[in-house]
Amino acid sequence: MQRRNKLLKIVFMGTPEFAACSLRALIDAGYDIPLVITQPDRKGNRNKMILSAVKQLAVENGLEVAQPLRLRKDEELKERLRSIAPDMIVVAAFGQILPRDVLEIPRLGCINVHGSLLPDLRGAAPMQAAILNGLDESGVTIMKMEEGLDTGDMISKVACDIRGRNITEVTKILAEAGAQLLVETIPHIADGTAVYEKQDDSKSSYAKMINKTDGMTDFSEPAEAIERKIRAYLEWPACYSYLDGLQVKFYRAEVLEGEPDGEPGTVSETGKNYYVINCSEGRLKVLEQQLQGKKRMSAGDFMRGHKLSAGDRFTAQQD
RNA sequence: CGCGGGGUAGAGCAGUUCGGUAGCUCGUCGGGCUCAUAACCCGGAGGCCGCAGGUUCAAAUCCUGUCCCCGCAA
Repeated sequence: MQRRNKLLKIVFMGTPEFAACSLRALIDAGYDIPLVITQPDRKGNRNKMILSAVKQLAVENGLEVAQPLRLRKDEELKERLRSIAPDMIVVAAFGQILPRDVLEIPRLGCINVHGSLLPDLRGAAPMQAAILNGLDESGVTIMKMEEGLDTGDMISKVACDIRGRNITEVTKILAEAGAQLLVETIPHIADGTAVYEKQDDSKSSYAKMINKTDGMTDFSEPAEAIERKIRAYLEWPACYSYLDGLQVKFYRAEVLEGEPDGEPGTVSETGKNYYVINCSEGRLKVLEQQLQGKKRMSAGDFMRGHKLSAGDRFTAQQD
C-alpha cells in the first residue's frame, strides 16, 4: 500500500488553511507531489505581502509551486500539467474553476475535498453557510470533479458536530476530518474499489460567495441570526456596525432571551464585563469586540475606557 | 513611499490645540462594613508618557528621525 502511494503522482491545488491541511496529509502519506498550484500572493494589510497557507506549506517542504492568475487561460501551465502527467489532481478550496481541458488531464480524475455534506451547500463558502443556517452538523465530501459547480459524483463523506462553533473552529474540524478522509479515500480511487454516487440535484443547496457588506448589521435581525453571523464571519469580513461613526466589529456574543426594550441597535443595558444590544427579536450580549483603529478586546476592557451607556445606538451606516 | 487611527501604572482610556507637580475607570495590596458578595467605605503600592535626538529655565505636550500595533482601501 505505502509503496503504491509513493508511486501515485498527485498535483495539488488549494489556497487557504483548509486546503493546507489536506496537502499536509498527502505529504505525510508519502505521495509524489511534483507540483502545487495556489492563488497568486496578495497584498495584505498596509501593503505587506501575504502568502497563501498552501504556498507556505509547499515552500517549507521544498515542493514546486505555480501561481496562475487564471488557470483557465494559462496555456503554458496546462502544457506543463500534461507533461507531468499526474495520476490524480486533488483540489481543496482553490478559488478558481478548473476548465474541462484540465479536468481531463489526470487518468484517475480531479478529486475535490469540499467542506459540506453534498449535495447541501455547494459553492464557495460552505462552512460559513453551515454556521449561518444554524446547522448542528456539517461535514466533508470527497467527490470526482466535473464541469458543474460542486456537482460531481460523491465518493466518501464524513459528518462533524459543529454546534455553537465559530468559523475558525469549524475550519479546523472539517479540514482535519477532510484530510484524513482524503488519504483514506485515495487508495480506493486508485485500485478501482471506490463507489461513485450521483448527487440528488433536487436536494441541493448553494452557499453563495461572501461579500464585504454581508458582515454589516443594523440589528434589524433576530439576535440569534446576528450571533450566527458573528461566528460565521469572524475571520472575514466580521460582523460589524457603527457607533458614533466608528466601526465596531463583534467577535463574541451571546443571545439573551426575552423581549428587547428599545429600538434595534440601541444599547439595552451595560455591565462590568458586557453590554447588551436590542435586536428585532431578543437581545445580544456582547463579550468581545474591536473598535476601529484599536485592538480586539473584551467588552469589559472596552467599557472601562469608553462611557457606553443604555440608549446609545449602533447604526448601519457611517455618518 | 495608497489613506487614516494609535503607543501614558497590570488592563482600557483622558490629558497634547494653548509646554509649568501624572489623571479617570477597573484590577491589585491592606483595612473597615456585612450572614454574605463581583456590592459599599477608607487607605496604599504601582509610570524614564514606545525609542532616539533637538528647541526651552521647563517637554507626555513643540520640532526631527525611528520602531511597533490597528482600521480602511486594494
